[in-house]
Amino acid sequence: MSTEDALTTPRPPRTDALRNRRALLAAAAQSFAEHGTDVTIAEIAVRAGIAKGTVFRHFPTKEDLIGAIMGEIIDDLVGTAAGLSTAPDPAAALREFMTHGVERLAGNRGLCEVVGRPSLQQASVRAGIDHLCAVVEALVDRARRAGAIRTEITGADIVLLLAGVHQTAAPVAPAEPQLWRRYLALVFDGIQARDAERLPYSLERLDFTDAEQ
Amino acid sequence: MSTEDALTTPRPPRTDALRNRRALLAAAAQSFAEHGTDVTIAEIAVRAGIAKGTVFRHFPTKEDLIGAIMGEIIDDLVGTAAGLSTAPDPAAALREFMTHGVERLAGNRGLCEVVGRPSLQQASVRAGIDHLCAVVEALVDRARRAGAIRTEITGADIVLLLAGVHQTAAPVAPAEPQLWRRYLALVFDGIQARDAERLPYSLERLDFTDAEQ
DNA sequence: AACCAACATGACCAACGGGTCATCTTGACC
DNA sequence: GGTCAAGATGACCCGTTGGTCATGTTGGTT
Repeated sequence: MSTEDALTTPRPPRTDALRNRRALLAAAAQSFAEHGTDVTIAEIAVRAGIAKGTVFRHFPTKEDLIGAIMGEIIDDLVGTAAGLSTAPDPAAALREFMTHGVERLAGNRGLCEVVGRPSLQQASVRAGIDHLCAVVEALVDRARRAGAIRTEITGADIVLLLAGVHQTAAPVAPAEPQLWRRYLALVFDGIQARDAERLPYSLERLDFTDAEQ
Repeated sequence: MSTEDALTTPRPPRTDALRNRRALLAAAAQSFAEHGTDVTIAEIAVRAGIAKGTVFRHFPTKEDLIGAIMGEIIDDLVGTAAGLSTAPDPAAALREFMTHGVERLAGNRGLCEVVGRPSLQQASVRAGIDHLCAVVEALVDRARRAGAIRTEITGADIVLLLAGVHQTAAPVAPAEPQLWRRYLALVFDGIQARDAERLPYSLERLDFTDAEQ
């Protein structure tokens, strides 16, 4: 290895470090999904079979760990939306995306908490959501052009409604785990409503600026 | 005062105790509304101008304090619903109730947290919500009979949608404080949808049983 | 005005949880 | 198999917070 290389490309991580990192990510993802972002770092470490200190070696703060995991999940959603953007039936595609999205939210407490938080400081999550809005905007645009949905609906609306539909049913989710489908159907009827009057207010871009404190 | 009385009716609270209690309730209500239920007891005590220990004299645990305040707010909502149950236009009455309800949620962070929590252990809140569902059921029934809304909507649906509509817009509330009106309009269009197919699943009674742990 | 139960007070406690660091271990390269 | 930097470890630190309690204070009653 030349001196040049030593300066430019840092030595690749050791195999045990890589194994630990993977175990950590898997454990954290599962923990956040099941119990939300309030799970203890200590708990995650136990689940991953590593020590607490090792967690902080891989991610300087808990926020960073949350950001890494949630960012990836959101990117996944972006992929789903992108895949549906060329489907034959635009309205069905939009609905399928929403179904997929709410399903995802319903199975991941941590994701809801992160998305629902007014001020999310994690850059990866912020960027992911921006990206998501853009891709969904394309989905919406096709459906709108096909005359399948009211014209004033935006991508940002859809993204917000994803979390909204899930949270509507969330309080009774333990007893009625599928109830969100009911409210998704209701909302989708609202989205399609053709003879209704124009919706008040509007939302072009998601702005998570937090005013408090 | 006879021995009889001393045994049956306990001496009424002292005037300073009553004053402190009122100050405490006012401070707690404001604090919970502004910052959610995570505010410190110490903070509330300062705001009320009393010592921390005094808070625990009036309410044995923080949960009890939260329950007392949220219970009252929910009872207020019940009153509003009851008052609207004889209004001339049933559909308008239902919509007005929902507007009022979401408005209330939007102005009270703590209320959202309590209502949105799957397992709420506070008896006063549980009872209040049950009561609310019943009264709203009457509102819904009138609208249904007037042919103004789809037949499968229940009171429990409306109560869940109250929180749901608010939470949909909550992430951007600092930037767009009125956006919930947009989603309320959307949802209400869905509720009215006459030519749509029947909604999947259903909800007769709210069951907050928590399955976890 | 004297008495006392009700009440107020704030120092104190214990549990918790994110984050640190001195010390030990180990994988990679020679 | 020897060397060493990258990595792992867990005891420890510290701020936070719900809750307690011994002690001091006060409103009502006689």
